[in-house]
Amino acid sequence: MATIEDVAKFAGLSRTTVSRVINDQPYVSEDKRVRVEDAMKALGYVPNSSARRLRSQKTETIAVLLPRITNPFFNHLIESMEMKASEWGYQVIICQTHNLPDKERDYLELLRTKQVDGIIMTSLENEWEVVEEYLQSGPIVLCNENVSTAPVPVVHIDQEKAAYEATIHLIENGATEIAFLQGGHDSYVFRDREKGFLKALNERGILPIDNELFSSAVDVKSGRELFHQIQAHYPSINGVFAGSDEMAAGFIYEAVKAGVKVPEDILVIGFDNQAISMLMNPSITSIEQPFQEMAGRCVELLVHQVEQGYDLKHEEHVFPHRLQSRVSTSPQSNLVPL
Amino acid sequence: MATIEDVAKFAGLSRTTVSRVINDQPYVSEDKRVRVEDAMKALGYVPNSSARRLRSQKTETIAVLLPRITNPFFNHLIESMEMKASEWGYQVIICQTHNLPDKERDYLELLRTKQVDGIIMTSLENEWEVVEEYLQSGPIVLCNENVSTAPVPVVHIDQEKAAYEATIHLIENGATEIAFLQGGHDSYVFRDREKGFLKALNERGILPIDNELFSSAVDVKSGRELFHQIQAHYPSINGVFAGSDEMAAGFIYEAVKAGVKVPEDILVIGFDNQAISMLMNPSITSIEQPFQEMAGRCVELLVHQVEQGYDLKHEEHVFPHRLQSRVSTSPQSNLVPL
DNA sequence: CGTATATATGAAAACGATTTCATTTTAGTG
DNA sequence: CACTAAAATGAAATCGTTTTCATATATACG
Repeated sequence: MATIEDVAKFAGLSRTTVSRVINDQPYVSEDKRVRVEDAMKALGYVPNSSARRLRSQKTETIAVLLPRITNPFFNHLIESMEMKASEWGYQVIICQTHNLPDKERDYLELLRTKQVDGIIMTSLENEWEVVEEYLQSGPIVLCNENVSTAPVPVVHIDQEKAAYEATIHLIENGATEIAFLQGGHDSYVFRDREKGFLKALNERGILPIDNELFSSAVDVKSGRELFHQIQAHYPSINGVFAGSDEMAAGFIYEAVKAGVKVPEDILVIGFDNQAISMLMNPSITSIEQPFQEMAGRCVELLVHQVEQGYDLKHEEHVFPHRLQSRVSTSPQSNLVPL
Repeated sequence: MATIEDVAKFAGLSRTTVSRVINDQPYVSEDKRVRVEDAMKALGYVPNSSARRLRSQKTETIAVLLPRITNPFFNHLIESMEMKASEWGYQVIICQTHNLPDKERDYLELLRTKQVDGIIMTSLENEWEVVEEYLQSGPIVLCNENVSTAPVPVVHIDQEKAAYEATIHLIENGATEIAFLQGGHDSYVFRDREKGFLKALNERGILPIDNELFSSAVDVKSGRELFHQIQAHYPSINGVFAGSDEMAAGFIYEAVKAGVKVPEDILVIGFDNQAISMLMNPSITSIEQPFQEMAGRCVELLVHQVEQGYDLKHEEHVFPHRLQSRVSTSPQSNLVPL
């Protein structure tokens, strides 16, 4: 593999001059520039990025932490993040924590060992205090999880308000007993949504149901399981607020199979407005988040901090959500009769 | 940030000894080892990975090229790849080509610039000859796309056989006129599946339909569009072989909306056996690929080549597929009546 | 006890770039 | 034409490790 030294020799010039050409720096005459370019071409030279990284103390790489990439919410986020990062000349390394605090810490170490310039966390498995240590090594941006005490930029929708609106929507369409199906019992997303959920119930004089049962709910499978648990333990429930469309889909799948009618017998609302919520039959009412914009903002914020430096201050970037009404919450609707 | 030099000074020893401790090498006495470890702890030392990379000429990083991470087929693959890579101490950087040859080349450059030790390609946008050049810089493993002339390991199912079986399945359940809905007109996957598709038609004496119409089909949206195109131009079609479950789902969604009955009026089969194929109503018959095993094998093969060296030879790793029968191809079935 | 062998240790080279600094050449000005 | 400023060039230091090689000490053996 040709090195910069080889190119210099071939062109009869110094490493310095070659480096200047590579980096488009001034103070190199036209004829030399051409000679260097010819030499590079002739030798098939390409700069070694490890050497560059070492000297310049930059990696042009960021890490994105998430639970699992197969979860549509996260893969939509990371899709846009990768695109935006690529625009800025950054690579993205994908870090699946599978909700394990240890794995999360392992990945945070990438920052200390200088394998990445910065980190975007779309979930949080450790106490914030643990994560905060790593800010000494590089910038971190929080996406989705709003830790109000974290001295970093935080990008999210107003989860409390969204959950409040979702719950009110269920109530106004006739739900009188509502289950709150949301994973990540100790996550900030959970707490914020729960707050909004309870606020709505309280406002409309509905008593909340003990939801210990539902605390690990996250995917299609748990949605299916929860349908049966609810049938068994809370047969009078007629409204379900699911924390994701997959969960809602799993729930509805079992309901249909069991002959329980959605929305006639139970109203269901999902979250994220993924493709599945439109495709399901009945289609699923859902809260839409502006993934693309949020992801883009995260990358912009992080890159800015990497390149311009950062100081430790909390900074909220709140994006608008939107409730997309569909069949699963429209008991009177005669749309798409099957 | 503390360097190895700082640790050495602090411990009153040489860089060499510290390095030996870090890398668990022999020939360092117990007392020195302890002194070094204490020093590292005291200074919060962590080795700089850029320096390591430069010296050892290894990055412990691989790149995975794919069209889009939001496509379930690819995010299932990459999920398992990341896990397996992580087990081996490798990072994964995600490279979305969005089907653009230029983007693919940009990402292949990662190999030349030594930003990654190797590459897994799950799709192919350039001619193989273009890609082959990069083998000089590091190993490449092909996943899914079977380029029979490529001197690299290739991991895939028998696409031709799978397509053949899918088509036969449609025919045996009553289809007499069948559309082949598959994206990536010039991909190897396309060609292999088309071969199997045509073989089945031919065997059963069915004339193929000119499929120019359907060549860019890949996601839910195109599935929806194709339903209407087929209704308009080939109203007599009563069987659809879709290249992915999303496409099948989009197709069925529009069919249901239009009052066309699946499977009674049209049989539909999908590919990949994703969650959606079970959740849809009617549920979708599909071909299952062993993602996890295939992904794991890809990473193993690549890591092996990275660490043990590689020679240029074609090597096929064919995995078994399985047809999962569901409602969308069972006209007589009274399962889950709605 | 002398000699061969294994264990411990460190100085210095190497990895391949970028950057600083000193020096030379060219251009500009009165 | 002399003198200063700007442009062009390269030698050498630097980034932070790992590795080679030389050397010193401890252990084993006949």
